Amino acid sequence: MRWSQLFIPTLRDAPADAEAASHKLLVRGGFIRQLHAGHYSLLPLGLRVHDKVENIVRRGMEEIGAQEFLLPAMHPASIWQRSGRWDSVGPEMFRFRDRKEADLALGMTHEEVFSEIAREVASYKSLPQIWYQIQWKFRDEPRPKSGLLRVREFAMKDSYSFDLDDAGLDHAFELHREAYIRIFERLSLDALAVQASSGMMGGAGSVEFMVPSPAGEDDVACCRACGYAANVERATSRVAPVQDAESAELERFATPGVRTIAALETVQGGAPAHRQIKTMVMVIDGSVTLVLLRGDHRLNLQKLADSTGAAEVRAAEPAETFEHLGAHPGSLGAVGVTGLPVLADHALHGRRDLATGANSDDWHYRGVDVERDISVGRWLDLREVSAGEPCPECGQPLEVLRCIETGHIFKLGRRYAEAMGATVLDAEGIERAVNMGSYGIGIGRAVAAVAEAHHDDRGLIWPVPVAPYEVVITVASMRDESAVAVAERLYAELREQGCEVLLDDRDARAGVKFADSELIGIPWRITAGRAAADGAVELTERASGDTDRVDTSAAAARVASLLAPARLSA
RNA sequence: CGGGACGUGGCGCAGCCUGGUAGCGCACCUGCUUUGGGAGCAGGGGGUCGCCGGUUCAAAUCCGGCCGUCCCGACCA
Repeated sequence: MRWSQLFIPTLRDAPADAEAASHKLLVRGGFIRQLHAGHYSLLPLGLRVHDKVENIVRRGMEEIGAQEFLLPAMHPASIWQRSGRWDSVGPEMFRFRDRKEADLALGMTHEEVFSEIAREVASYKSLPQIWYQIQWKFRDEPRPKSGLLRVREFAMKDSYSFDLDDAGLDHAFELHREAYIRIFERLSLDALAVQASSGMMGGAGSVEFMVPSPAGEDDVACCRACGYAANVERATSRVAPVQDAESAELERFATPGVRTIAALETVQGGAPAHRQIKTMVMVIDGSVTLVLLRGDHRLNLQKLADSTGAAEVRAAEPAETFEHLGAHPGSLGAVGVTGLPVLADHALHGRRDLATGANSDDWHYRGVDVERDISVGRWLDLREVSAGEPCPECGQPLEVLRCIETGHIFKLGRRYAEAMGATVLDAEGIERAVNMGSYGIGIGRAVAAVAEAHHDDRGLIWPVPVAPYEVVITVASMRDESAVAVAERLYAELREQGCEVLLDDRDARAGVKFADSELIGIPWRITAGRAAADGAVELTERASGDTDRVDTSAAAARVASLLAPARLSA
C-alpha cells in the first residue's frame, strides 16, 4: 500500500488519559480510537495486526484438529437459564429485551451455545471433538482500562472440547496447553503457564497464560529454581514455623487509640505482627463471617471465594461490623464469638500466646490460644503469598510477577453437559454426559500484550509475524527523482515476492517519515534517499536501529532473506 | 460499587481563583522558501467551553444537579 492513500492518523502526543504504553502507542500510531469506555474502533493498521494475531491463533487451533464455528453473539435467556448462569453471573452480562419483551443477552462466553449444538453428538464414537470460534464477546466490566487490555467488547478465540472420560479431557487439555505455548511463542510473548483459579467457569483445573508486564493486573508467584508458577489466587508457600510460648493466660488489656497491626506491635504489652491475629469481617454470599489470618499475612479474596464456594465476597461495611461485633475495625477479634461463622487460615493452626482485638474499642487480648479460645469453623488456605517466601515445591524464594492474562484454559467436567443435556451413548449403551473443557485467548488483549512487550521510546516494534506491514520503503524526498524511481522499483519487486510492503510516498520531510515509521513499528525500513543515484538504499532494522547500505539490485532479495526465518516461526 | 482526578476545535494545554463575549502549541487549508530526523515566514478554516438548571445587566469562569472519561481498590480473555 501507498502511505499517501492510507488512513494512518498518527499523533505527536498521546491522549492525556492513556497510561499504559500499549494504550498510548496504539492510539498515537493510529491503530485504534476509543468510541467510549471499553469500546475501541480498530483502524486499518489495528485491524491488520488484529487479523494477524487471529490467524496465528487459528493456525494453532487447526494444528490440534479443532474445527472452526461461528456462533451468534446474541443469546436467548433460556439457554443461560438452563445452565443456571442467568442468575449466577450477575451484572457483567449485558441483558436486554426485544420487542416481544423476551429476555436476551450478549454472549460473554459460549459454553451454553456450544453445548446446545453438542446435543446432536449422539455416540461416544463421534468423540472426541474440539470446536472453536473467533468471535465478539461482551462483558459489562466494572472498570474497563488501559486501552485494549481490558474492554467490554472484544474478540476472543474460545474453544471447547468434548470427551467421554477424564482421560480424554486430560488429553484435550494438554493439546490446548501445548497449542497455547506455540501460539504465544509465535506472537513473541513470553507467556508463563500458571496454575489458576477457575472463577466463574467452575470446574476441576485451570491454567492461565501470563505475560509478565507492568501493565498487567494479575500477580503470579513463580520459582526460578523448579518452575513452580501459580496465580496468587492459588499460590502457596512454605511458612516458617513460629515458636510460641508453651501456654499463656488469656488476658484483656487496654490499648487506647490502637487501631492497626502496626500500632499493636509497638504498644506496651503488644506483640509483633506474626504473633497477632488479623480479624477481617467479610460478607460471604450475604452472611457476615469472621476471617482470621496471621497479623503479617494478607487475605486473598479469590482464595476465600474459591474455598467457600461463594459467588460474592466483600468486606463488611463498618456499620455492619459494629452491629455484629460491637466494635469498630481496629479492635476486632474472634475470641468468644459464637454467633458468626469463623474461618481461619492454616498459618494460625496450633498457635498460642497471640494478640488480637477484644471487640471493644481500645481493648485487645493477649495470650490467645487459637484452638482454646476461638471456635474456628473451618481451616482454609486464605493467605496471599509474598515475594521471597519459600517455594512450596522446592523451598527456594518465590518471585511475584505482575502479568497480563492472555489465555486461560479450564477443565469444566460434566456440569454444563448435564445441565444442557449434551449426552452420548457409551460402548455399553448407557447415556452419559460428555466431559467438557473450555479454552480462551483474548485477541485484542494479545495485541496489546505484544505492544507492551515490544516497544521503545520511539514507538512500537512489531515482531514480523504480527506487523501490519513487514517493510516500509521511505522515500526521503519525493522531489528526488532517482529516489522515487528506486522506491517504486523496490515496491514492485517486493510485492511480487509476496512481501507486505508499505511505500511512504507522502510529500513530507524525511524526519516526519522516519518518526512515523518508527512509531507504527514496521520491522524493516528501506530508505530511498541520496544514495539512490549511486544505486544504493539503506536497510534499517526497527528493533536495533542498525542500518546497512545495500545495492538497490540486491535489496529485495536481502529483505526476503531477512523475513523468511521470521515468517517461518509464525 | 468505594476512593481520587479531570471534562475548553482532531491531539496536548492555558484561561476559571478575581465574571465582561475564547487563546497557545501540534495537526489541517493556501502561497512562497526549505527538503536525511517531527522546517520557516505570511495568510486562513475549525470550538453551542460535557449537559441541565440557578445567580447576574453579563457565566468557560460563581452555585446546584446530572452525565461522561481516566486512575487506585473488589471481577476477567
